[in-house]
Amino acid sequence: MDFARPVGMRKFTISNSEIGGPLNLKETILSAQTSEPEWAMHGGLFINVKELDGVAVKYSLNQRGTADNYNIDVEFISASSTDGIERALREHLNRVLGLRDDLLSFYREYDSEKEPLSRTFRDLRGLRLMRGTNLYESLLCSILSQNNSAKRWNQIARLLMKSYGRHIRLPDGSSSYLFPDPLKIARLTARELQSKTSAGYRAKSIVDVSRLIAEKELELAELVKLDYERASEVLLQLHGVGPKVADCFLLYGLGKLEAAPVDVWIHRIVTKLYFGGRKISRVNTARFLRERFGIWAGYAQLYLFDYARRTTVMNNES
DNA sequence: TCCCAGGGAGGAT
DNA sequence: ATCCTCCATGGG
Repeated sequence: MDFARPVGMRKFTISNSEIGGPLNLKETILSAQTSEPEWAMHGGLFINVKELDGVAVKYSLNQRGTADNYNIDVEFISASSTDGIERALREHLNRVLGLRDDLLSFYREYDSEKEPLSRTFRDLRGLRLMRGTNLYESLLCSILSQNNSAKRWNQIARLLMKSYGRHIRLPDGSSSYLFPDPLKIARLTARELQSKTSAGYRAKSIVDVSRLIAEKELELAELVKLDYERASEVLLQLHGVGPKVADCFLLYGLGKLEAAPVDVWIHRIVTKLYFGGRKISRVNTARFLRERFGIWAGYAQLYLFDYARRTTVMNNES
């Protein structure tokens, strides 16, 4: 973190022996494929602030070694020091970074010359699927991403936090804003939210969904118990939530790994690699990915997305 | 000025 | 079922 080591800072290390397979922390975080705002990066360290078990925790991560033989240094500091924070943080990191996902089986299963997906494995080894830790935050960010750039939905999310989230101070002198509570957003009008965040026409969806949650007509935690199809049906009834946004929340928020959000990039690369450029709709692309890759559809999407963007950048530079 | 960004709603065919 | 247009906003 910043400068001198502040009082109360603690640290621990996670080694590859505790994790099922490779990890490329940098690629994982910079892929920015998740449903919560991007992490900060200072001096080569990834930094995030989250509320764990009701306590605000600021932590930094650094990976040493290779994608297969590595240690992750974790330093953290919390608003109030209680025992059990380290355990909560370890659990948090396992979820957020997908450390329990069996990547080696994924590679093994699709490691074939005939499988276009295998082309992505060499450069992206250790790339993992990030998950959110706050269902409400994940859903709202997914809605914000609609017809928007990653940079801008992140900006809107930060404005949302700054305008309506709880302000917290850390012992190292820094301060931060947590993601707001649905009850707080439910009281706003779409116009008020719009004026503070520039969310555009998505402001109405944000307020609507927040009201449903505040009135307990929608219980996000209940959706975890449903299977992909059932949870999807519920989500698609929400204003501002279509197939793509629903799949984002199903995957990154609810952790339904068979969900494969199809955006312009995925649509492009799947059409090219699997359909010879033949026209196929987005919903059919999503269905294709689910049927072909099953529980690895979300991962297939993650790898193809990154691969598509890399090759496009390369083409543009050449 | 136009086009696009991790699309979706509402309507017409 | 599939196709069309409009939708706020900001960056290129």
